[in-house]
Amino acid sequence: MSGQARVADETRERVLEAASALGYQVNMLGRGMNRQRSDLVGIVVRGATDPYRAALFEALLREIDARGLQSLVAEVDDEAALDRTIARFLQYRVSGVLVTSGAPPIALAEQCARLGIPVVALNRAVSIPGVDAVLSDNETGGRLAAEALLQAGCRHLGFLGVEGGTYSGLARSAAFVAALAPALAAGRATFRPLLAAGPGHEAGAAAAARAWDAPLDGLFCASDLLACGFLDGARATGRAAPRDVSIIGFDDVTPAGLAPYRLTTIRQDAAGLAARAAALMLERAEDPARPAVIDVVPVTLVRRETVAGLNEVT
Amino acid sequence: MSGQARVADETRERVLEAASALGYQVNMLGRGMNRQRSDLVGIVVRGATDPYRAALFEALLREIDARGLQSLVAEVDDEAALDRTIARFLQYRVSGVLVTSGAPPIALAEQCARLGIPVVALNRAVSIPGVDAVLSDNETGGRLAAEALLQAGCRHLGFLGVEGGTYSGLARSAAFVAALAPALAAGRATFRPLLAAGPGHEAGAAAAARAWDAPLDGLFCASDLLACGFLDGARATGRAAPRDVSIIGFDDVTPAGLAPYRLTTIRQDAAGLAARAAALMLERAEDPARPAVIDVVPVTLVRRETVAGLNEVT
DNA sequence: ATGAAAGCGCTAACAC
DNA sequence: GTGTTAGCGCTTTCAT
Repeated sequence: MSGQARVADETRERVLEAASALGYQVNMLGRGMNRQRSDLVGIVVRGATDPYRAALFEALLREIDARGLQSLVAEVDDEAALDRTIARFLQYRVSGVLVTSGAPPIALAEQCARLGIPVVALNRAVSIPGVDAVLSDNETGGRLAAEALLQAGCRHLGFLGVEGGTYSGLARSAAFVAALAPALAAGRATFRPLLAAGPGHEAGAAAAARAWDAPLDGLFCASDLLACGFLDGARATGRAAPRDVSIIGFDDVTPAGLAPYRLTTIRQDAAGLAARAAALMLERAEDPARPAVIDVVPVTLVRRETVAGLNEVT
Repeated sequence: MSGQARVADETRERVLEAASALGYQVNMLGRGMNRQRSDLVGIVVRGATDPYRAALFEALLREIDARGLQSLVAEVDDEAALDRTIARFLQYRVSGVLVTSGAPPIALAEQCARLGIPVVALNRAVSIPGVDAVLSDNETGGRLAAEALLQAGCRHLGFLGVEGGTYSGLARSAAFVAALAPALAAGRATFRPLLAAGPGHEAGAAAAARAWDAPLDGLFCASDLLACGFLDGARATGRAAPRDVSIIGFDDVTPAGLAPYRLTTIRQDAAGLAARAAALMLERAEDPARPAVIDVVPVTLVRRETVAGLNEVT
């Protein structure tokens, strides 16, 4: 059944025929047992309901499937659950683990590395030797947002992030401010950070309610969810985009493109991330001793109506 | 390791301690091999990006995990892929298969049944002996929608479904019309079906563009996605809900509750569906010969602004 | 080109 | 209460 046996073609054909006639299915448990590894890949997801996460998750499933592997998945709420989950994956002798949530606890990651099991983190900074990572180009994303807002004539810029801060949010914010630096230094612009209490629409809307105590005409948001929430919150105060404030989100999730929002945003390439993650996983499986790799996947600016004057191609 | 061995407590403790000190992890492949079954449950999903599907999917993951089982998942595009997928699941000797997409091909389902592997279909009509199903109460959903629209004073009703029709859509439509029957017979109302070219927002919006050639003041949609699309499409023609037309959706997905839509809808209980599905699966595992069960999970009317005059509790 | 045998890690059954 | 053994289904290796 392994496809590697040295038998006459005719014999092979006869046995395969018989097998299919009998409805025989290889027992992957037995194969895995014998080969000391399974074709199983563990995927750790968190908040799979969030539209961007769902898209990334789906891309991972497709990618795994396309490579003839089988996904083992676990949704995880907190770090403790992550521990249990990875341990469980280990019990199934997965040939790799893809983590889309939280930084993998160092101990577990090291254990995986020691066992020769590749771990790849998605959209997370990790500095664990032997753990690869693939992330969207937050730097370019932040810069594109800054350039677009400046080009649209905004002078009072803000960044809406989540209280406490996520890795991605911080990276985007830092890149945004860095790209703004010359304008700030020249006194051609101001910048202030805004904080939402959570990552969701509600929190974005709440932030919009109290955003007007100082001038604000250009806002870059850590995610589309926050941006759409802010937009709705702003509308509740009678404001509109881009009339009163230009807004740029991040992710390019489906709802952001729909009629009520038409949000200008930075698109993440979920399929690209997934493909790179799978590739890194397999490469490390071949060469476990290789130094850790951090792969950056390009992002693109999607021009829509929440920023004025962007329709000409730059 | 099985937890069933008859040993002195002290001995057990010592070996467990040693095991954890060594970082030992049971090999579930070996256990599965020996026990002739694994703790693996196969989940078949389709279109996991759709917000309702994503919610159901997440509920299933949680449910499986809560019961100490491990999810094996595959996203599936077409019926052929379903075939391959279920075959693959069989190879891993899953102890059950949960299908959220398409009717499981009879042949495969029968093969599972013969192998004693429970198959549960979610939100699908199945009439395969030995295959259980759990679905939302589309009948009550349709009736609640009809009652709400009539109570709101609508006289020219419509149902927006998807061309070709899905099982759920047809069931909802039929129940809606059935509940309308008395009013129709008495000449107090009219009804007409509307067809969207696809299941998504775009298709709903397109349907709204050509909905006004005949009177329409109350619309029940097969899904929230369609309803929101229709709403946006209607707005593009200068119409609004509930001013010009009352609208009720189905699913209660997150975006439907947000400011731009505030859609009155029928809420499906994803967690309830997942819990029942898991329960049915385990029950059948115990008694494979049991006749097929179809479990119906209650739905509730969520009153929001797209239907007027509903805020008093009925 | 084929057959035979060993062994992957585990657990249930049986002997002590 | 504990030690031993057989065997789950598979693949790889060695012998024919």
